[in-house]
Amino acid sequence: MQTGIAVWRQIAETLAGDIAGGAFGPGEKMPTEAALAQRFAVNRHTVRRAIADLVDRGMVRVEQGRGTFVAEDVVEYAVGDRPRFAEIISSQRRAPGGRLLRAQRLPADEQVAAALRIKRGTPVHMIERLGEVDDRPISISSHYFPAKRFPGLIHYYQEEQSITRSLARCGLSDYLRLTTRVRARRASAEELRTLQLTPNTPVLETEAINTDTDGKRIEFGISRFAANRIELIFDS
Amino acid sequence: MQTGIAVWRQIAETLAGDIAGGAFGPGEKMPTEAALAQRFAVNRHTVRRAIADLVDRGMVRVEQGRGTFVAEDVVEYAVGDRPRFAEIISSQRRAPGGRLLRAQRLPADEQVAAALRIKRGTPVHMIERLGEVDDRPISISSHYFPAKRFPGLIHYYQEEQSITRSLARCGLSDYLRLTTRVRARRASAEELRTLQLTPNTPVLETEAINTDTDGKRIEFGISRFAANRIELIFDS
DNA sequence: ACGTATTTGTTCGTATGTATC
DNA sequence: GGATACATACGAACAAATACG
Repeated sequence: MQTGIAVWRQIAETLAGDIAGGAFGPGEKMPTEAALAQRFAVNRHTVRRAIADLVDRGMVRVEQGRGTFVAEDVVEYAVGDRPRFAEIISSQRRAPGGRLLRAQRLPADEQVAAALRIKRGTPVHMIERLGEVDDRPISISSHYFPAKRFPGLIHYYQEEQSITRSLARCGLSDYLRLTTRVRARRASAEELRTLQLTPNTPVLETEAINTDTDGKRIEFGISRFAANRIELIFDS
Repeated sequence: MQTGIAVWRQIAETLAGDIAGGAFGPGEKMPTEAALAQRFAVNRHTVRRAIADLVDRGMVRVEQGRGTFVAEDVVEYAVGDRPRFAEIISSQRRAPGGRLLRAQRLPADEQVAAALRIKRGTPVHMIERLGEVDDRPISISSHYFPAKRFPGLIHYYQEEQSITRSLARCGLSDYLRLTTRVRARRASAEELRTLQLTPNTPVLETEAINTDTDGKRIEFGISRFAANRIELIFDS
């Protein structure tokens, strides 16, 4: 070579271009070091030097024994005063989306009843939603509302496809986050499928209680986020 | 039996007693259904009915193909205005503990520098600590402080074994949480060992920036919690 | 529970080109 | 030119983590 540019730099540039160009999607596995060494007809060390550069630039992540993976672009989910999925995502200049998974009226179980301060068995509306960001699934969230307070909520939701707007049609103009609990655990088989995760990816689970402006509890929600694509931010 | 109490209830009671009495520690594997069936001289179905009852009560967790496990008693970690491990744990009527893993002075890397709003390479004190609750490891936390502002911090820490008290001896009486980011990921091999986790357990990772009462950034901390033993609580 | 294959991590040694004094 | 230091590149072997049957 007489280019005056180190081979490993050229390789790093080529790979960076491949990633930027979408040849490897976020989170996808890159070819092995051996395969890349063959492709570029260089020693494995040279490929490793190029990959180290990409790691420094935060473009890929290397896991011993598993491989090299294109970095996920993580969504920074600002958990503020107001729990509003679409607003929070939009403020990151990303495209919020999603679809309804289930919606039904059912009696409150122990957990829901305790959170909403109602008696066990009291009817609640349950709305379960898949949340998407930039057309990729990111969360499954189950929301529970006392049925008596919000008649017709599910019907409204089917028209509006937005919890905020559905509550507005029930006469609730504003609601606030009271408390949020955060856990992490291994994803269940169903979560792996719905969130399109690779096995062993954890889920970040939040349990939130939200109130109206009078402090009355109006919603209990459980959300499960794909842990590799999200970061929750709590500011004081 | 002619006791008038269903056999499965008696078995459930016995097992619940065993667990409460500490015969099986939190997170430990219980005997297999087959073994329990033999021990109580009943059919496996009867044991399963008893276990189902314990699951309902939240005392155990069943994983298909792996076994039945005593539920971890999860620590409710209230992430409030003041980041103080011992205080937060004590307020749950649990015994906080821990030990120093590493302490050294080093130049700030990109991440630390950005968080503390200092130049890359500026000297910082790094204190890495293992956190324990009721004598069980629960967290690994790395704390970074600008060295110039807190001379002798590491020395004080070696005497005090408490960040709050060490900062006090540097003249800082109070400090506050500014922002906290929460992530979840698979635990590394080292984390598995240090936190005494079983493979594939996730870690809950928090990244916190803390300030003095004037709002000046004085600490950047990364904590990795054993996800199966902790729940973070953020109240508004 | 265990061995086997795969993949990345580490450490030797060797050689060459380039910049500096 | 010569001496030296440094970055680059190749080769081989083994260690460590992971995946899979």
